Amino acid sequence: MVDDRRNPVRTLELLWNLRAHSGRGRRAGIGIDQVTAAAIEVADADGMDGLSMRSVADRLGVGTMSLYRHVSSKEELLDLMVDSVSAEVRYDDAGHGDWRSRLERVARSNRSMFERHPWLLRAFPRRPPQGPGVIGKYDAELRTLEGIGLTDVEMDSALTLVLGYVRDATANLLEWTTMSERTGQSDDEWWAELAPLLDRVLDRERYSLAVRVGTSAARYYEGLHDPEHAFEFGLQRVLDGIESFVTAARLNTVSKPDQEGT
Amino acid sequence: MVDDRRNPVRTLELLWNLRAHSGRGRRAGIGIDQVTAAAIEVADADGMDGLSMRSVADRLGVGTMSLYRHVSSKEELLDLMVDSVSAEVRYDDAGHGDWRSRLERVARSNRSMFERHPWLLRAFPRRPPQGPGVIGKYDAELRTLEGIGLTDVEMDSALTLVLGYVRDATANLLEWTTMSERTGQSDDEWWAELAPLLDRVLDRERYSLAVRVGTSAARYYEGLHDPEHAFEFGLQRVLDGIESFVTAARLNTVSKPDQEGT
DNA sequence: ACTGATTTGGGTACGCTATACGCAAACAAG
DNA sequence: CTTGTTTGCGTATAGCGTACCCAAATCAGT
Repeated sequence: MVDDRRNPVRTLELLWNLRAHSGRGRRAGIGIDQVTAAAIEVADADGMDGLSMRSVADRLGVGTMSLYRHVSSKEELLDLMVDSVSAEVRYDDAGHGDWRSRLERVARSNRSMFERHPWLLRAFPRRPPQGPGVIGKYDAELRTLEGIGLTDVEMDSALTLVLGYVRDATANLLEWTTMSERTGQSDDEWWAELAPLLDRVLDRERYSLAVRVGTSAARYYEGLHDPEHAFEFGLQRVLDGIESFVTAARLNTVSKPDQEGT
Repeated sequence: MVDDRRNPVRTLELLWNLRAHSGRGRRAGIGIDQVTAAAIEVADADGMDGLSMRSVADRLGVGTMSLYRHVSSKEELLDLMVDSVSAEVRYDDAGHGDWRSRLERVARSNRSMFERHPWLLRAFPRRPPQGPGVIGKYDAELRTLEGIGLTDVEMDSALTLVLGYVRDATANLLEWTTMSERTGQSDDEWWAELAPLLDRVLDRERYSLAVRVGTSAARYYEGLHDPEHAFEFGLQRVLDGIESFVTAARLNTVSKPDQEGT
């Protein structure tokens, strides 16, 4: 094996199962899939902070450095993890309904992916790993937007917009609900602790709007206990924005029969 | 000084300059503002990865542990940094133009903040620090949406939506343009290296849409050299979505004179 | 069956991180 | 001048990713 650590091509070969055992030499006791799976289990259970090469190796019952026989770096392992969970999403009912409800399903599916694997929110893939999982997910999600009058680039932009929104909104959501158990104190307790001090120091004239809206929003979320509603609000706004663009695009291309073949 | 490390109230007192020197004892050689400023300088120069307690201390010419006399943890330092850069934004022309162009200005202002301080994208404020900078920014940005017929909660949601979009889109943008210099190879070179392998392994039937749109988008971005356009597209979609909601909200409240006082 | 090449497992070690602890220096008040 | 208080900071610890190296295991060729 040539020295190809930190090589994106190497990662790509890993992603597509192109690294066949030469036949010679000691047989590997564990496979790369087990390494990836173990890493995902650890990250699911203990979060991104709990994910270390040591913790993954421990879970597999092997030595830490053994992992580096299968993976050239932690960064590469993260790529494999991302591609692996990306392969989880399925859109079996791809063709049903109008494009908007399909796209909405894509959004919810992504949200549930983030909820199942919160560490994904902190896994900054500098460039997304171009593996079967990621590409397959991209392909499936693009079908949602196919044939509704958008150009290829517009389809990509619209999808990016929705996925970006879901990522951000889910991060807010999880942070909101998870923070409680992580720090041991609920959101209410946190505010209750800070409120008197803020009250003393905050210039209510200067920050009038922030105070009014902030308390309004806090009361709302807490009262109705429905952060769900914030997610829905944003999602519907994003979809509305895309919808108005789709409508406009259709009007502008009445002469041309179709922008892109199905 | 009582043992109040990891205490959110302590952080709040720091943010609002409520920690006066008692008068007694040795005078501090450096102040907390210098620590925060130095940390921001380091992060601006070397990114989030280059930011360590050592590097900050080195820049100040003090011992590493001296920092802990002013800051109880790195996490707290990050809070101070976030609040500090949040105080940078100014909306002197708050009242000018219609709400949409004002909100657009808010978006661009936030983008430039992220561009000036890319590490902000990786500074995960679990709960945003409630300092003068953050609250002042929140207040100023809310004024953009004041008096256009939205409830308080809706104003908060709309602003969150826009800021979330800008955050995500700017992250994509910076990743795209910065990645080149970080890894030493441009985006083109990266693709050129992966393309032959992907070509060999990719089932062009199964992933037809991903391949077509992916290359389309790549060619577009590279060709027009305009990731700018992607940012604009998403931003206009988000604003469209909010606009249609605002219009609908106005129609629903024709009977009531005004939702909230200016 | 034996030899040599090849590959994996994993121990040890290095440089990095945040930070707990404790002591000495510097200063104010009595 | 003493006493109390605060700061600066050296030392130490536990954890991290991973470079390096050698032994164990397994193959192909004889």
